[in-house]
Amino acid sequence: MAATTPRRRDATKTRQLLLEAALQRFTRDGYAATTVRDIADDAGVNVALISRYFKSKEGLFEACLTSSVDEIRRTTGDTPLSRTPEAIARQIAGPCTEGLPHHLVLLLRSSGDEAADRIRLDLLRSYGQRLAVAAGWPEDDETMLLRAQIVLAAATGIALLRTKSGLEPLASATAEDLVAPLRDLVDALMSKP
Amino acid sequence: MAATTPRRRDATKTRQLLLEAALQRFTRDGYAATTVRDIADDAGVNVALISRYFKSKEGLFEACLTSSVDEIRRTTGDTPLSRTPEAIARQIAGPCTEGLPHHLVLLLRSSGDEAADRIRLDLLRSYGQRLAVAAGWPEDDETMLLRAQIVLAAATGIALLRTKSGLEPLASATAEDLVAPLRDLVDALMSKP
DNA sequence: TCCCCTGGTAAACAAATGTTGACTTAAAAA
DNA sequence: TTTTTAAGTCAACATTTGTTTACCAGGGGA
Repeated sequence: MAATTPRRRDATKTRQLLLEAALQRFTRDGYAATTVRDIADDAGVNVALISRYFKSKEGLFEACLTSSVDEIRRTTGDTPLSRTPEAIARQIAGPCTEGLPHHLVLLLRSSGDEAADRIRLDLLRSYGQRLAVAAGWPEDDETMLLRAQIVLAAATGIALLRTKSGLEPLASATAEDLVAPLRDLVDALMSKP
Repeated sequence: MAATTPRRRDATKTRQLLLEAALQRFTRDGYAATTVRDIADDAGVNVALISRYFKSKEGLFEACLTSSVDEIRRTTGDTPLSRTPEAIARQIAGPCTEGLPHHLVLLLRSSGDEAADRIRLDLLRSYGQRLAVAAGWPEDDETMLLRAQIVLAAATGIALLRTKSGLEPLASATAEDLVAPLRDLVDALMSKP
């Protein structure tokens, strides 16, 4: 049989289960409102394993954050400006079939930990720069950087408002519904020359 | 002497102190991360008075929310679309001299309480409708309602990103810096015909 | 078969948190 | 002055929460 023998005792697997459960909880409820027992129960795993595999609750949160950041980096790698609205819309509305929550929202969750804050800030900064560059501006143009960051803020704001409050029609808008307004938004902010 | 005798023991005053301290904490750190002892210390008041004046921590949060909603309703009462960008910019950047945090951010804080959720949702919905109407659209136009809510989401997203992460240049942008991009944003989303 | 290493469990811990009730004291009313 | 009412304080409470420690058990290698 292949190397993927279905072992009942699999540290890697349980680690993954914990990570996914934590990602869901932290994104939906925030850091402080989430308890380690909640996460462990969701994962169907003993609480003590969190401390073992991730050192602490904060360690688990940090792992979630880097995982989410990696995911964002992977799915949004060098998108041209023309495709940015769709990319954002898909990011916000989710891959439709996926039950996982929006990675953007996790970026707004805070544990008070400094390491986590730096991870978050690094992604936001580089994301903003990438957006400005994709729009054809020099990356040290402060005005355009501000505009790019506003696009970013708008995206996260939409994602947050969607999940937190059942504000209709925004809450249940599909990616198709969102792409047209987002195109207008991105165009107006970024391609102004 | 007038009715405003400066009493040392003033229930109304202490209530107010608690409300302001709570507003600050809840907005900055969120509901779960804020303890009643933090609030009481900030206000220079005994902890037990929170339960006395507001019934519970959740009661205090609800009071904060309605207070903030009232403030938003007062300062943004029937603004024409042409002035909306400035109004938003000022709301986001704060009245400059004021130490109070952004009321918009509190709208994204959640205590899990249902009553609070309804208050929040009501404001967001009416705010969105008002925006659509101010732009000259019928208030039952779903497409424009969605666009108005995206404007709202963008505003809250900016406010949140400003306070949570020190993302520059967004974090320390002034109201003047923000008004031009916001004008482009609002124009692109709302006045499309 | 026996041993041992590692994944998993359970109970307990100290610290923190929201809330309550009895007590004290300032200041207005008599 | 005395009385009374309300504002404020103090200490304790029952839970909850993150973390640790000691213990159990399955399964691969000898």
